[in-house]
Amino acid sequence: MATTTCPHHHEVNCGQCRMNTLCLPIALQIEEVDQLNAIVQRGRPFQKDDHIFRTADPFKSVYVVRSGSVKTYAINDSGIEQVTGFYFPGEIFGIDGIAHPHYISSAIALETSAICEIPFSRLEELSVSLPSLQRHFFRVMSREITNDQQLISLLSKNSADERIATLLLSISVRNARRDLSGTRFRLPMSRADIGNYLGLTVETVSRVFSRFQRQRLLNVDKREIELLDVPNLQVLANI
Amino acid sequence: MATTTCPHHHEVNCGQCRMNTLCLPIALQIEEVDQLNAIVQRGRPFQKDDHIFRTADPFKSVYVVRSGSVKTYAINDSGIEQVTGFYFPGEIFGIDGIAHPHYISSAIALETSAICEIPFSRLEELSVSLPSLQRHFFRVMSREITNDQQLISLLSKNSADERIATLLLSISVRNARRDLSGTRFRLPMSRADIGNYLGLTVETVSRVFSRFQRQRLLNVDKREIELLDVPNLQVLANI
DNA sequence: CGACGCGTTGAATGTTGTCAAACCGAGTGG
DNA sequence: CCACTCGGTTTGACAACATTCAACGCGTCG
Repeated sequence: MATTTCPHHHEVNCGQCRMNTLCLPIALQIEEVDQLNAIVQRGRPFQKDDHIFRTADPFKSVYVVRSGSVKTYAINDSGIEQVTGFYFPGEIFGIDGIAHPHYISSAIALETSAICEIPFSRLEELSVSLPSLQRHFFRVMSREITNDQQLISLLSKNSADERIATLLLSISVRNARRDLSGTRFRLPMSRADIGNYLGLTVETVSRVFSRFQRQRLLNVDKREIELLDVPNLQVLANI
Repeated sequence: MATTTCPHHHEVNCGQCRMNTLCLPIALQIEEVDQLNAIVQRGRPFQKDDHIFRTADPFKSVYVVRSGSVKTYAINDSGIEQVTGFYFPGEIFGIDGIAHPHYISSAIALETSAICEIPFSRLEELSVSLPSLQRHFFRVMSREITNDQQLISLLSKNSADERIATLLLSISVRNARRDLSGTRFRLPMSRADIGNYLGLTVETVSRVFSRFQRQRLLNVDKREIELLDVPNLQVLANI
């Protein structure tokens, strides 16, 4: 009965997906999970740099990362890219398109990734008969707002050091939630992506990493990170 | 039949409210407006510095500004206030609380203001029978996310000049939407609020205003603003 | 009147950005 | 196999923009 569990295998249903405690409302009954499962579309894995959707695409679905990682970004009025989020397994993205006929951001795989697609019109229909699902999606959207507001505060009030410490700890806890190491991990995104997301230049990001290493807060080797002094990183991140 | 229309009068129903094209979904039928109207609660106007809700309060309702203006703010992990938004007549606030048992931000009147309160549980019930209302609220939440992401981009990528030009133009168009002057208006918020919102110090905000005046982009007298050169302000704001 | 809140202005400081150069590892083609 | 390029990263020197600290102006209110 032990199925081979390739991390990017795309035929896993919601009931057996290891991520389901993250992306599904806890309250859902087994038959309700089946109903949701029936509308979820699972395609072939996306390769690094493949787009899941683009700004101009008609809004159709929201997405959940099952394996790998995704970055979303928007092009602002001056034509400059703004990275708006990094998404790891169990996390939902594409929600920001709901108010518009088209997606307002683009989503791109940072590495080979398996992605679940949830057609939004089907989800709306299903929500009517499953109040707990509707409530769950309100909460997911609301959480997205909360996250954005925390990022706003981070950008508005914190130094480069504090921003980077905060991001590293955020990735750390999100790893831990998936039963991975919270202290050793590989960053799927480039320095440029980090800088773009945090409102810093690549050079500043690089310098802060180097300084953190000199201060024995962490070890860094390209994208491999080992957090050495979480308590002091938390002080920096104001946690 | 001409009723006295005190701007803060609180017995106006949704059907006759001048703001309803802003806060209601266009598609709503007359009898549907009545249904919504029945659940909207209108209290006595809030005075300047009165709280509409506070961070610790249990989440119960979302709110719409009918007259006056409101500022929302959150206290971040380090105990510092972060202004998260300014709201003018027709605009909805309090949405960010949906994912949580309590509000995650606080809302305070910047001047004497009339506020409509929409109990969220009633709204959820009503949404089930009024699909267009449900859709509308998804869109409102989504728009909130969009706004936040634009602010993120502004904070992340733009200079003090650009941030302030953007805010002024935003207030300008929101005024124009309410058939008020888009070029002459009074700011309801302090320099400190503006700086807090835009990630700048009061001194910087003040200096930018002065410089804009020297450059004949606008006239400033305390909180009275007159935009003189909208095209060049738009260039600054990358519009 | 004096205290206070709010806004403005000046001078000095500092964090971050800009520009430039070099490094490193992974591919690629000769 | 080596030289080469290329993208991503690091580091240094310098400049710029925003902050900090300080003082002052102005209106309101006790």
